[in-house]
Amino acid sequence: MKAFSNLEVEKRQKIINAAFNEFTEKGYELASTNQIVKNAGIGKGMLFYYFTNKHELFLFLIEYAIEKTEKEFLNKLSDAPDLFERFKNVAIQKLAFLTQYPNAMNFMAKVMINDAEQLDETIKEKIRVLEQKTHQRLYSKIDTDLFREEIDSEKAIKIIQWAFRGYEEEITVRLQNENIDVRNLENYFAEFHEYVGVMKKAFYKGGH
Amino acid sequence: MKAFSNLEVEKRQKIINAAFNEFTEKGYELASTNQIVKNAGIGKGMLFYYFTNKHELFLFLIEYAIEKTEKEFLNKLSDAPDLFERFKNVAIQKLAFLTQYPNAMNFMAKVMINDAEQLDETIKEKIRVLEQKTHQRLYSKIDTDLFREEIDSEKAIKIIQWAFRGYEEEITVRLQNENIDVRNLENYFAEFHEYVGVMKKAFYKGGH
DNA sequence: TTTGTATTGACCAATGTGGTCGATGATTGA
DNA sequence: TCAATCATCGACCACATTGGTCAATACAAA
Repeated sequence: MKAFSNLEVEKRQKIINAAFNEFTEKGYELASTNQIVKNAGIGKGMLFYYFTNKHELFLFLIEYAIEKTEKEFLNKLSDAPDLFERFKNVAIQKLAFLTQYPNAMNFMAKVMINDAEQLDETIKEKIRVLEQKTHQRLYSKIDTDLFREEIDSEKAIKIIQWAFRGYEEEITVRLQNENIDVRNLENYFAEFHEYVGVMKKAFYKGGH
Repeated sequence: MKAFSNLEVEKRQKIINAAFNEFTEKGYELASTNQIVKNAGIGKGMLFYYFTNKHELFLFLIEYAIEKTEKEFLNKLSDAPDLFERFKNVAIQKLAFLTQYPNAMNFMAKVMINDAEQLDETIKEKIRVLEQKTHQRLYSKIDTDLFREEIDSEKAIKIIQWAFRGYEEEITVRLQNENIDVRNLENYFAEFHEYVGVMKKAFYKGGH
């Protein structure tokens, strides 16, 4: 345990990433420690020198993902009252987080859907707290006066949220097919703003 | 092969469903024929009596899913020019299809994402054709005059599509948590229409 | 040189894999 | 009624993979 935290950051990160990938792809039961050490480029013995067994590795990854998500993503979110400003900020922070901690978010998502039974109550509680904090950061103190009067702002917010998620997924697919070209990211942001513009016209006052 | 198609429908369906589930959950490589026969309630030998091996079973499932999707879902879709009428119809047809062929759609989705390398070119071509037909049924001859002039209708359509998908996923989650109560489906449809109402006000003319 | 830590991969028993096959019911046709 | 065919099972096979161990090192510090 001490040994692992004293590793050079690069090596540490390579192991964490290999583990993230394996657990995310196959789930807890089917994830293979052999695959993890192979992809991490370390000998089999080392994994069990750092972590006493598969389960402890798994728990470490969860704690790690929770902590990073909170400190490096959640706490950096904007609290602008304009819903779209807030969501635009979310997109930016998410991109930054994903480049620094790839797979951490996917891992968390997969865990919560499929491997909940592996978690004891204290970790489940941490996850619940994180979810609640996220929800609060995202949706509290939104300025609903910006919405057109005849529109149910609560439902509108849901719709907008779904649209953002849909766009995000579409971008993810595109980036997997084409090879990620950093120069193109500008195009994506331009397109992104166009979609935001359409939604503002649709839901906000003054687009009449 | 002949043997399998001559089975009583109920038994046939139980096997198909067990196989759908296993392949959807674990992907082609990790899917276990032992699990399939256990969940299907048949002896190990029978699976290889019906299908010569795992791969042929897999191919059969794909052909089956493609055929059913086309005949029992795609061909029944409405071609109303009003986007919302069309999408409301999609929701209804999808629900009907899912109750009759659970997991067929999930299976197809999983296959296309993860197991594309298992497919030969003729099947890939069939899938491409199905995708293209689906796209055409969903989006051709939409009446864009219904949209407010100042709104980019093409982008609006995308947004609406994402919103429908988001709502669908939310309902799916809710139905998994609560136990499915058929009486509640009416409530869901009422809620569904409210969301449609909000979007109509937002994107269509005459919501001034 | 000695001591202690990092590192490896061959090795282990256990489990699971896709697939086979001989035995046994069940159904049919003559 | 008897034989032949079909349907069904699960024990069994060789093989691959599993999570985890450990004796053997290499290396660093003292």
